[in-house]
Amino acid sequence: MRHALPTLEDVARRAGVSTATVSRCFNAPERVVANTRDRVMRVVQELGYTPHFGGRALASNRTNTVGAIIPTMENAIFARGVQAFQEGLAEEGVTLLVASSGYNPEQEFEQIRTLIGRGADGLLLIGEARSREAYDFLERRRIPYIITWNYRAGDGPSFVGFDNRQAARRMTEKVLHYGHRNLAAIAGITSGNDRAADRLAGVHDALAKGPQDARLSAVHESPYSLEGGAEAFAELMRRADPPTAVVCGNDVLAAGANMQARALGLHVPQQVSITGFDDIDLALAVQPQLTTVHVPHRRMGHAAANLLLDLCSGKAVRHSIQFETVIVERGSLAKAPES
Amino acid sequence: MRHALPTLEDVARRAGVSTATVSRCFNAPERVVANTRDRVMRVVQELGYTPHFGGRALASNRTNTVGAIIPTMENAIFARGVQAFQEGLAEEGVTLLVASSGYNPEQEFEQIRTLIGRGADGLLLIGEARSREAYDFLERRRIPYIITWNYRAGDGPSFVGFDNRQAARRMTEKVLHYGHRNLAAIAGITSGNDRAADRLAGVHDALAKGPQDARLSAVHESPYSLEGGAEAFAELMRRADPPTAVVCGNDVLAAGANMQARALGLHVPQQVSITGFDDIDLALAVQPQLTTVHVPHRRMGHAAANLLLDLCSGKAVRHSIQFETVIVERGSLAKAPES
DNA sequence: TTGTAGGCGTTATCAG
DNA sequence: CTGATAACGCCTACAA
Repeated sequence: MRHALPTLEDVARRAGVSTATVSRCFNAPERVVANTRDRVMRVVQELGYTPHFGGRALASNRTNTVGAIIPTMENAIFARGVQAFQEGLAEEGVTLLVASSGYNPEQEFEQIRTLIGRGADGLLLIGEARSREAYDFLERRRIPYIITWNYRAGDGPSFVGFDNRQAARRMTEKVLHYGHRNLAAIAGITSGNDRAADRLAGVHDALAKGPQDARLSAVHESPYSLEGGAEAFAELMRRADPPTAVVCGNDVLAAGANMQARALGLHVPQQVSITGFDDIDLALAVQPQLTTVHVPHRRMGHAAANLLLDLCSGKAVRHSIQFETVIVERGSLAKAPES
Repeated sequence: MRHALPTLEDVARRAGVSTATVSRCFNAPERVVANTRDRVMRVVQELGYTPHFGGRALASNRTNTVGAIIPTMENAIFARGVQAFQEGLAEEGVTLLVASSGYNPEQEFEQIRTLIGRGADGLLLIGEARSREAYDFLERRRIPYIITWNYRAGDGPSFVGFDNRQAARRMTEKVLHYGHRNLAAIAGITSGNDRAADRLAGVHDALAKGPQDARLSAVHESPYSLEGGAEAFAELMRRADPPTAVVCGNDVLAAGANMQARALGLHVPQQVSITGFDDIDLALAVQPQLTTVHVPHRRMGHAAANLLLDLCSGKAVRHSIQFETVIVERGSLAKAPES
């Protein structure tokens, strides 16, 4: 399939030096006199030579590559954080490989193997919900990895993230504070998704400790899509006792709910309040703009990059970093309508 | 840095077979008797063995990997197409590596080298704007590659895309058809971005052949962001002769413009019309929903996967595939206000 | 059906 | 400062 590419040896021969010297030109240029180096580099240009990654990985046993496995690229939930992560890596000359798991733990495990097989020096993983087997695999190979988009205290893996449960609890408390007593939730699919599960748990937490007459009258789980949010919202409002506030598992669901509200002729927030989570751009683009939980994606991604790199180089031992989230109030949440 | 991983040899020894047999278990399982294979696979599990990518690439000279270099992951413009591309590859057991270029041709070239160096069997590239050098590099190595998100007739590289210029022209014609005579455009940054440039050219095309009194009173180039669209729109409306319709280079810009319109107290489409391009989810989430150019991202991504795979395996020769776009009319474009 | 052995492109050690 | 050479882990004829 692949045609013959120039090799180190081709370059060496043509430049009249040994392969070792050519190799040095790439890996330790200061150890080659300028004269020789120039000659070699000229040949490299002529031939369009690029080092063969496989050979390199084999001989040096490192790749300067880390992998990230995100649930999906289909919406922008992870975009900003991953972008920042990549930028952080790039500062140290490390390449990022991105794979997606489709929210499927088995597929994620498959991707973990693939990435490791490809020589990733470390891994960025989203959330902590994966099989014991997957963790064992990682541990056995001593692959440095970081779990992000979530945080949990204790000495397990390295978390670089935030407390989804607490954030959702606070958001829900805020909703209660606005006087809502009949709430509903549109959660992400909680199975195999700890962030979604934690966020939903946070909603329950708030209600458990909230006013006696407050209740969560319905919970819908839906894939993270506009359409999913819209359908779930329609269902919710069809009920005998429609909620006055709908707490959504993320901004995409909230935007979908908001879209559906308009289609149903319902005014947000006058008739129904809607809240989101993540604070992605979408939250600003819709009308009313979403009251949501702001997550410091960029800082988180950057911190994850630094920690992972330090873990790989042994400059740091396993530890976690927690980020705080903050509720940003915009137009989609308001006082409960008089009943 | 990396601790000793189990090798083929470790597995072989422990299973009491030769390395060749273990290798076969992975690459041609049917050539190993079930009994032996089970024993080997058990050991593989025990040891958590994964084939070393470098060794494999070195020995077999292929990687079952293709790379894609997209301008950015920060917004969802490329998400759906790339996702479909990946799914198409996965059907054939091929892994996708994604890198991003930040809309910077030099960085893109860097990523091309990286991906090729890593043994990518083929490449998916967005648009055709890149240096002669980059093309030479690709050609010299005979790396199959496909250019997508754009289409151009003739026998250059393989295009799997659509005609941005024509689509933008049609959209602009539609705007003119609605009676608008003072248009403005918010384009993406056209430098180093042929799609953005083509779309803008299409707008000019329509005006050149449009009614005598129609004019493009202003053009703003802006990065593809909500904020960029918003700022450009504000600028445009500050002018002495604000346009009655703003043609945007994509949905993100249009959503930003729409957001700003609301902030300025301008009604869309009663006072200003806004059009988008791409038809991503965002176009549905905003109010009014965007009249935009629908691009068949999923079909395009899937077709790109198939063609690239065929190119890699030699089952196809270089050719192009053109997709049609269609204007989807929603609420953001309406008749020009009476003047 | 399974084993043996050579080679893939690079790096690293050790001499010169 | 440069060269020779032995790994690195795997695949694949070829042999048995």
